[in-house]
Amino acid sequence: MGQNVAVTRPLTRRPGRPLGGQLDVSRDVVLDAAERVIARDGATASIDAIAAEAGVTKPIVYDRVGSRADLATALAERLSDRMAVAARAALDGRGFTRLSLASFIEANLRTVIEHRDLFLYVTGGSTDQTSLGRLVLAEQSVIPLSMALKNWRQRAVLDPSVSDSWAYGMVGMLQMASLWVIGSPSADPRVVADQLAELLWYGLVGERRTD
Amino acid sequence: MGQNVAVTRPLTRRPGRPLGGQLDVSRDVVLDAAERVIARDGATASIDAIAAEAGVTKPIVYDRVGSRADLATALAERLSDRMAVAARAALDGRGFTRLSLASFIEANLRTVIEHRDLFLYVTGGSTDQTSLGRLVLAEQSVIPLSMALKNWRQRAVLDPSVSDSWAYGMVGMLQMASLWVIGSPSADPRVVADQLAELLWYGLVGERRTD
DNA sequence: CGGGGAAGTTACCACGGGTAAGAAACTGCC
DNA sequence: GGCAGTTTCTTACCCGTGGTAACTTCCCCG
Repeated sequence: MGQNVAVTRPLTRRPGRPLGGQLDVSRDVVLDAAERVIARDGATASIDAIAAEAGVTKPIVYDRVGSRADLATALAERLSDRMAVAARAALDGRGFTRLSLASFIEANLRTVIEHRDLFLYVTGGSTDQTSLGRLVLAEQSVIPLSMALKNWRQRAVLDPSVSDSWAYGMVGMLQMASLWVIGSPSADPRVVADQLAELLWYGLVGERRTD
Repeated sequence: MGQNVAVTRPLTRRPGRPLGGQLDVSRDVVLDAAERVIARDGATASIDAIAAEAGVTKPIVYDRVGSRADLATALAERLSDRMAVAARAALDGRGFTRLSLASFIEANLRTVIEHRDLFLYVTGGSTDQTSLGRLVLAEQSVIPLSMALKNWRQRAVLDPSVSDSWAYGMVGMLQMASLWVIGSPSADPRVVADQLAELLWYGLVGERRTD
């Protein structure tokens, strides 16, 4: 086959639908490829590079995952899921103590360190006032955290109206601490986590003083 | 002058150095223009737009302020200066109390609200692993805050080694809270500030328990 | 057997950051 | 006074990136 083709374009690959039936590239395959590219090339990974890594062309990526912001959102979901898993493993049923708070924070820091560039990709960028990019990852953590806080404070007969502020605040604290730890290898996640726990603990449990 | 010019290009403006002597456009003029454009068009302001607003061309901007990252740094300095001024005005000599902490936080929130898009411009974007963009604004606040914390903890005979973690953490908390407040007009800065102060205060002043 | 829709690919557009090359005006020197 | 060299701008461009339109091929169903 082929010697009757007198063409400018070689046989390598002709446009249109490929011969081997439907392309079997699901959304998750693209997201996996995105993670690989980001881990390899850093947070500046382009959609083209991701498409190439997934073995597809750009419009496929747009069909499967949507715009770049949607991609970031999807990856943020994955990352925040991993953070939640790590945090649960660190807590592991123990009650809410100062130590378990430190473990929680440390698990978060270590997860971010492990997925350094993914974190930077997800939290960085966009400057897009409609989406307010950095809230993407944040809200995935904020919402459950806020609910947990609210439930717990209600049971402890403490004012639950603080839950939103505190959740946003704590997530921001964690994100900035992560960014710092990522950038300065001298910072030990265990120590940092313990220090942040020290800062938060007494306020969290509602220690009161007359001032 | 001009009728001997038989040219394709009209007289409007010829390339090269303009006739009116040296262009008097300092770095600060460009930065002012940048702020105006950002306030008018939002955080997606382009260098071209800034140049146009300043009445110059793009290379002038690059000559006066450097790359886009440098521009963001310069604007971050301005913003953090304003935050410092507002914070000082809010504190105004009173000692370090729970109430003054809340005032400090509220002043920060209000400054960010006032310079909403400038804040978004400065904190948003880049994804550039070399500069770690969001640390630009952060470190301008972190460094003095860390020093203040360290001095104060030393005088109070408390462990001063926490100052870096705490400074980064608190700045992150403030930034995320700002982002949240910016995006949801229902949140009252005064209330949010008070709640965050509540969260931080007891840890800051070194409440101790045996756990 | 043929037409329509599904599923891809190519090629393109717009735009933003950043820079190279060229043009006018000043400067100093002989 | 003329003329090279320098300064200081402008024009015009390059390149990468997000995003999309148009076209091509294949499959299925009547």
